[in-house]
Amino acid sequence: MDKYKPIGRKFYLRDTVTVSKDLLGKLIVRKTKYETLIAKITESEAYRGSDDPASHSHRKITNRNKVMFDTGGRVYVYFIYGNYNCFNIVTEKKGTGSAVLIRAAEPVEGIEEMKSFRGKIKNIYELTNGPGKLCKALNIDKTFYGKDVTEEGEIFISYPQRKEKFEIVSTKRIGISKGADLPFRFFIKDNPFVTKHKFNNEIIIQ
DNA sequence: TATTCGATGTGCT
DNA sequence: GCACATCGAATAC
Repeated sequence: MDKYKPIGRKFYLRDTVTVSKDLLGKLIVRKTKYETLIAKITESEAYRGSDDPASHSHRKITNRNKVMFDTGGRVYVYFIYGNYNCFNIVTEKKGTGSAVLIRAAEPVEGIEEMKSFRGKIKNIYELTNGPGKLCKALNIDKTFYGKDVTEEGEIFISYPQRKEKFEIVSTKRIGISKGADLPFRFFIKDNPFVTKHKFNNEIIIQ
């Protein structure tokens, strides 16, 4: 399995919004006990540091958010609404407190195993189109907290085998109350594997 | 220590 | 479209 190699640290040390957009189209490589699951990132959100009221790092360092203040490239997993885990990748240099939430992806390889982790679904689009759904399908939980996606371990991010052209749409972030007007949600235009939320101010930025 | 509420998903109407 | 389950982290409601 040398098809996929982790993207290096420098990619994650850049501006959070830039990394959030650049992660679209990249592959999540998740090596389980049995096989390698591959999913293409289709939707992400940027959460900046102390200047972003919606970010978990907005106030101060806590036991939950501390990895956000570490070096870009590490994994931040948090538990939400009593049921779901959300998968984030820390960005920028140590001490910044920023991360990108991976909100949705397109299943590429290992779809049957993803289905077995996910449970009953109506159609393939529901497999990974949401942060909680994605974590369930890829079997990502709290034990992934602090792992490093620049290392070839149980989870890393790879360039796709073929470069693909697409447009990116930008909207407000989902499910937050503070900092709600910032256009920090990004998804691949016309890709069906995204969360469906309607906005009348969607902006195509590329 | 008690209380509040969330970077969600599901099921029912 | 809307109600609500569910529980741990954050805050002091």
